[in-house]
Amino acid sequence: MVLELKNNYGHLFEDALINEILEVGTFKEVPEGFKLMEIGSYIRSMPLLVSGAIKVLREDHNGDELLLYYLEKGETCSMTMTCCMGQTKSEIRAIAETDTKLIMIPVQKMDLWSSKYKSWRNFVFESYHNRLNEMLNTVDNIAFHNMDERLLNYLKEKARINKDNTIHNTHQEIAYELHSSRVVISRLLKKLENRGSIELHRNHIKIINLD
DNA sequence: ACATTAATTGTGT
DNA sequence: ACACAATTAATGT
Repeated sequence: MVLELKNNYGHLFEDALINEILEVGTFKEVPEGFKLMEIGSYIRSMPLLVSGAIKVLREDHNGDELLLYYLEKGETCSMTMTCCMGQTKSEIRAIAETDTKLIMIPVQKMDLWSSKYKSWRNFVFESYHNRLNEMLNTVDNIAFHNMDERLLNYLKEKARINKDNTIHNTHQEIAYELHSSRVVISRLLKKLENRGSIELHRNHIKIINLD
């Protein structure tokens, strides 16, 4: 855990803070698909991503999902922070996109560290900033782009996050995350295949060239 | 190796 | 959006 922490956060945090994290943080490893946070639940600790990726989803009143953004290594969930400070419930759901390693920090430390360590304040601030930008991107996507462009972006992003040019998902799953229907996704994927951008197989999609 | 079944994907209305 | 056909993967014998 020491190495993991230093490699990913060493340049961000001063040594004293690193040591404190090591004292109170617990190391956690979760498999792909693990639900880290559920809508409506309270959160008692905040995660620092060490490796892997986490997807953050919103859900509407019908239980339909929408992918908001991905969290990568070196990042944290800003929802957790808002939520912990205000003692409110989570507005989002977080699921491990790949096998993921994290360090969990008890929330009580957050206040303390914010005043004690400049690097922590910066980190929290930066993190908000990044999440907000990611969100703006997805909002743009939804508001101004058609489904085919959204799908394209989704595939690109997914390939990047997973460092894998093969997407291991069914059309149905993709449809859920983009808040669309399976049939629509299938048809759009088919178009992309005909254009030579991808190869369709059962349970996975191979990316040839998305540009 | 083959047959059966279940799940995913394709297509027309 | 729905219904159904076709295809593929998984499983048991």
